[in-house]
Amino acid sequence: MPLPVPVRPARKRRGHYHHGGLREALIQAAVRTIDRDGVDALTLRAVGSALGVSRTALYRHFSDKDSLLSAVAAEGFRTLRDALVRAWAQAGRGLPGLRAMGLAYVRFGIAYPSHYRVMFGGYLNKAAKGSDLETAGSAAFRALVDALVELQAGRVIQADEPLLQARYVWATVHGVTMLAVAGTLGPEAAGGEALAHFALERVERSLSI
Amino acid sequence: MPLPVPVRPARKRRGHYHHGGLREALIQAAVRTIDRDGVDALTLRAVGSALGVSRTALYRHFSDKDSLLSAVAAEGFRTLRDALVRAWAQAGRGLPGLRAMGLAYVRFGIAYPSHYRVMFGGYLNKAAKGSDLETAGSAAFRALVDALVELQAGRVIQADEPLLQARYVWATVHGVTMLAVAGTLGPEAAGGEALAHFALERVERSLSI
DNA sequence: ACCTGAACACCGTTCAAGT
DNA sequence: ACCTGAACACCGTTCAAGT
Repeated sequence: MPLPVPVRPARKRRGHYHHGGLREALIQAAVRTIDRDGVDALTLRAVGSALGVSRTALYRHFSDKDSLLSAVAAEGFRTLRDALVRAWAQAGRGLPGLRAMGLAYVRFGIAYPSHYRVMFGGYLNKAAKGSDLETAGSAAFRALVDALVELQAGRVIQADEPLLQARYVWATVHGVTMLAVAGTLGPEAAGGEALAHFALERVERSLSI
Repeated sequence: MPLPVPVRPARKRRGHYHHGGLREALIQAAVRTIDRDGVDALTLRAVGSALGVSRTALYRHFSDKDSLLSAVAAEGFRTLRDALVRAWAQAGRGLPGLRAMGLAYVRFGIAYPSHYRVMFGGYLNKAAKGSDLETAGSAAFRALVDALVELQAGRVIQADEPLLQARYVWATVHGVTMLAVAGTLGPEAAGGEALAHFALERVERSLSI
């Protein structure tokens, strides 16, 4: 006995010509899979079928799997940058702004641990100058540099070499985030929050005039 | 025409019964492969054939590939701990000892980037309390805690909660190491060294009384 | 006990063929 | 241009069989 067929067939996998925006859709599908199941669970077959598309359709937009992951990383750096500049502005700049920025950074990593890991998984290593990934990563970093330069100009923090100073601050929040993400700080996000506050207080003290 | 057969056949892949120490040999072979070619290049077939052993021999000693990688991570934490305590002692303890410890940490990561990445690749996340990996990781961390407690007792640094203080210092050197390993600091190890010095100076200032 | 060889399910990637 | 389906080489893992 045949099952009753709805008059309007539910959205099914038709011939499906995914015209336009497939590239962006592939990245988003990959991000979703990674954030939910981890990087190891990301297969080109899965990301394709999530969009109702063949597993080789992707090769029209990416040269290989690493290229897709690089795009995922770049996407992450853009999201991170947005979070940083928003935190900086909302906290009214100044030292509170720096503190808010640091906290926003750690929270981003805790919220999207797998995504965060891809961002620092070594793709940046091989990213060419001017590539999408390199540009996005640099832009996120520059948000921090700009804030520090402004604080230096206002005589709020020491006038160290801005690049080195920014790297130091970045390394600290990055380290806090990695320890939180790696589960070294216990099961809950609370450990990450507490450590972030402690560390950011120390960073401020170490930079203060 | 048969090839001439040497009287004493050169050491060849015989039946090869790798009795005793295969477990340790497998870990060492994996470490070598990882440090030379990266984690992605590590296949059970390669690690087996590097020892003249079948690719499934490994399952006598490890439940799966992740289990082997956990052992690799544990091995790394033991090596790291040795480097830390040696640096601390050789620098004559005190603040110079703490500085030497931090530098030894960063240098370890730069020297064995792939190995280092495995150590913080998330296996610690799932490691059971009392497991080899958890024990080795805790021991390395305790080397730092012990040093800080000694400095606190000598009134050299602030009497913060030792665990939180240690996590803060760890996060900083870990962050410096990760940025160096990820290639974010430029091509050479010099960037890592310079940042390490800058950061360790700031950490000292932030903890000083 | 420890190891092997064949087999299985799965993966990234290539490529000729379709619209 | 964009997508498909079959094919290839490779992988982790299982398992019956060998010593």
